[in-house]
Amino acid sequence: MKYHKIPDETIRRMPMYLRAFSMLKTEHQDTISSIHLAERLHLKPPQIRKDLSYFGAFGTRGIGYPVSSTAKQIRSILKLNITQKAALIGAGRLGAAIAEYPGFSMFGFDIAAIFDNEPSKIGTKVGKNVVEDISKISMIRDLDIHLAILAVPADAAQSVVDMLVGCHVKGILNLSPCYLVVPRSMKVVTIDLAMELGTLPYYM
Amino acid sequence: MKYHKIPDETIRRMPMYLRAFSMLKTEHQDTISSIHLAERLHLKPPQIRKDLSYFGAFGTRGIGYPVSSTAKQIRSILKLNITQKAALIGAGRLGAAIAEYPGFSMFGFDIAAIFDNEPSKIGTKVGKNVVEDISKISMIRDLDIHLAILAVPADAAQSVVDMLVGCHVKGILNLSPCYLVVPRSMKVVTIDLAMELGTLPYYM
DNA sequence: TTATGCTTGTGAATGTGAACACAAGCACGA
DNA sequence: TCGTGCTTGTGTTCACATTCACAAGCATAA
Ligand SMILES: NC(=O)c1ccc[n+]([C@@H]2O[C@H](COP(=O)([O-])OP(=O)(O)OC[C@H]3O[C@@H](n4cnc5c(N)ncnc54)[C@H](O)[C@@H]3O)[C@@H](O)[C@H]2O)c1
Ligand SMILES: NC(=O)c1ccc[n+]([C@@H]2O[C@H](COP(=O)([O-])OP(=O)(O)OC[C@H]3O[C@@H](n4cnc5c(N)ncnc54)[C@H](O)[C@@H]3O)[C@@H](O)[C@H]2O)c1
Repeated sequence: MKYHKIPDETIRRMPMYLRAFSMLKTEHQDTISSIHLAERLHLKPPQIRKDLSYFGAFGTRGIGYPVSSTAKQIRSILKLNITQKAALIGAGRLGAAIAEYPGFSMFGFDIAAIFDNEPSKIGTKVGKNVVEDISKISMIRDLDIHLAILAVPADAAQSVVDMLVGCHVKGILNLSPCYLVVPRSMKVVTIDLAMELGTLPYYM
Repeated sequence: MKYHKIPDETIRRMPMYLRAFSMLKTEHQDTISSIHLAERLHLKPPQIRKDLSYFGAFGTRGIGYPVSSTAKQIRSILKLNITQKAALIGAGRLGAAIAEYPGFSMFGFDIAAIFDNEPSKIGTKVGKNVVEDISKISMIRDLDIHLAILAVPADAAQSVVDMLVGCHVKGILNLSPCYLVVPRSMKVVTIDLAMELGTLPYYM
């Protein structure tokens, strides 16, 4: 096959497939067809088949996809087969919720360090980590962390990002309602909850 | 003009424009061109012009868009010109962060009720609200609330949604990693933070 | 060994959204 | 009053994503 470029939208759906296959595994189902998977995920079957086919032929014709080995393949495509360490910047309300959320580990994420600039927070324990002073941010480089979750106020976000660039961070999940300037080598995903909520009244 | 259908992607960007225009207003700028707005938002100018033009001709040629009146127009398009009441279901870690977050009010949202099923939480104050027992969920209908923010565990989400349908809720912001079955009249936006984070390692 | 039924993998077609390029047109100054 | 410069609004083109439709092909059973 000669797939030149894998659509971004396909990448966005891959973690969704990974979660679905993981759940199927705990349900002791050892095979799933694109039809049944599509029902679970509210997608169309050809979408799933095409998405997976960008990375190889994982299924068996007449049967479907083998749950266990396909899960392993997706995990390895997404580089989630190895534990991915992430740093959390901002131990506020949202930051604390994230630090204490067990759901990241099912994707193989490990929140390995937390930073804040509020003296009263530094040294306290949030989740399993002790909050470090933001001035120690170069720990991120020393600990070989390449992902960051940004939960600081919007007006502090860009200055933190500039520091993260120096720490060799490659990917940022940004929860502040703002647009970050980063080098091309860095990938940013911004989620603005208020903005998402803002679309809903339009439809009613 | 004969615009038959307004793209969903345009609707998704409208709250972004609203926030930008609101900020410009506090900066006492009374006019902005699509070029400068595009720089701020990391979009291309024609995108902004086309998006806004779906709803009318708000700008002045040679000058740009009048900040104050365009903000008002967008607010009214999104139905954010009137206070939108929302109910929060699930006063856990994420729910509490949301309840205490002041950023929703700039869009005109008001979290008017909070529900949980954990006895120890019922009656306590979270943000400005007292947590109500989930069995009182019909309050939502009585208070004329049409929006809900769902921050309960994934396995409880569908059962809560079924109740919300009976309360005449029209829109849901779902933070659980699951796919909700709702009547066609209801709009759901699901945000799965772990899934978004899950895409990042792929790009590095 | 061969027929049967089902599901995959994939080129081609369709649909949707982004970007371009330029005519239209307002403001401002001469 | 008229020309100049700048930016909007939009028909059209282009790029990307989804869906279709079917040949390819494995498993199972006769
Ligand atoms: N809480 C929500 O529901 C919610 C919803 C949508 C968006 N957000 C966004 O998420 C971000 C965090 O929200 P929150 O509610 O947790 O706010 P918060 O104020 O509770 O927490 C922010 C934390 O960041 C720390 N901080 C500030 N500047 C810093 C810096 N330069 N370096 C390191 N740490 C710094 C603060 O000390 C604080 O602990 C904000 O940008 C907010 O707009 C939050
Ligand atoms: N915390 C995070 O960072 C995070 C990240 C991604 C997704 N999520 C998702 O958000 C949701 C909430 O997460 P959380 O961290 O706040 O969990 P949490 O356990 O802290 O809070 C959940 C709350 O919901 C309440 N609840 C449970 N069943 C209920 C029911 N039937 N009716 C009413 N209330 C009920 C619980 O009593 C609890 O207070 C979960 O689905 C989680 O997967 C959370």
